[in-house]
Amino acid sequence: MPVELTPSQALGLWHAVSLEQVRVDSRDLTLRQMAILLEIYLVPPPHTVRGLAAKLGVTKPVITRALDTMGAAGLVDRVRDERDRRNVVIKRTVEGALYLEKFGDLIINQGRKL
Amino acid sequence: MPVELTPSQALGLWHAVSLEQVRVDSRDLTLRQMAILLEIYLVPPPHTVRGLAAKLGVTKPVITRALDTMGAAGLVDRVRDERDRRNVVIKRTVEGALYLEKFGDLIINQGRKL
DNA sequence: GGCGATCGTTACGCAAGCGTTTCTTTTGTG
DNA sequence: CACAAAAGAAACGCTTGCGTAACGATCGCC
Repeated sequence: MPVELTPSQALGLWHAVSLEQVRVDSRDLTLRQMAILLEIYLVPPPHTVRGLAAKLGVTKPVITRALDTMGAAGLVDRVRDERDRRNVVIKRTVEGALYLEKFGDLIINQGRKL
Repeated sequence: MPVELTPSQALGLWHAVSLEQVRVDSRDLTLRQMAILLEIYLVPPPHTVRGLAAKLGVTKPVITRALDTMGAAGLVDRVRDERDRRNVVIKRTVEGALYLEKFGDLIINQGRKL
């Protein structure tokens, strides 16, 4: 079920959502952090640092740092993989799910207003 | 003409666009910068530092800095207002318009894929 | 003409992100 | 058992953004 948008709608939607998010949330996640967060919550686990780095086309420290920041904010959690203790498995949190749920509502509402 | 999205479509669209943008563009504008850029290009001029600050709910130095950065990238331009020389009028550029046009295409294409 | 208000910028100290490189732990394999 | 490979984190120097506070230029108005 594709979503058909005109150029004006596409940018207008992004505009309205960005604007509202800036006004509402002082956290101001970077685009990279947002991409990581959405990847974790929308794609079936497990997620690893290495996997995310490959998926986004960035280096591993970028992922580590983003997880540090978002972990401190309670949006994600890290657990050592007991089957291969070199790996770290990234876990979702209730707070993170809530955050994205509200963000999704924001998108939906701004979309309706177009 | 509203855009009706399911929660899954809303977050899925944001996910796909963020991901692609991260992979394609090393510039990595912050959400604030993106909101400012879209405001300048989608809302009829004139735009001033003060006006943008009020619209986004941020302080003036935030706007000044964003304009510094995006100006250096050629995405916007600044011109002194000759009618009231205290004001600075923010101008669009060809490069900025092109940048947003490509970004809009990205949104449209990712929307179709949902 | 003086003077308070307004506009945008700059300065300051600080926090956070970056890329590269190095380190630590753990694995698998000869 | 030794040792190279792999995963993630930490260290390093640097750049960029932040909020607050101060600043210079310009205006409106009496």
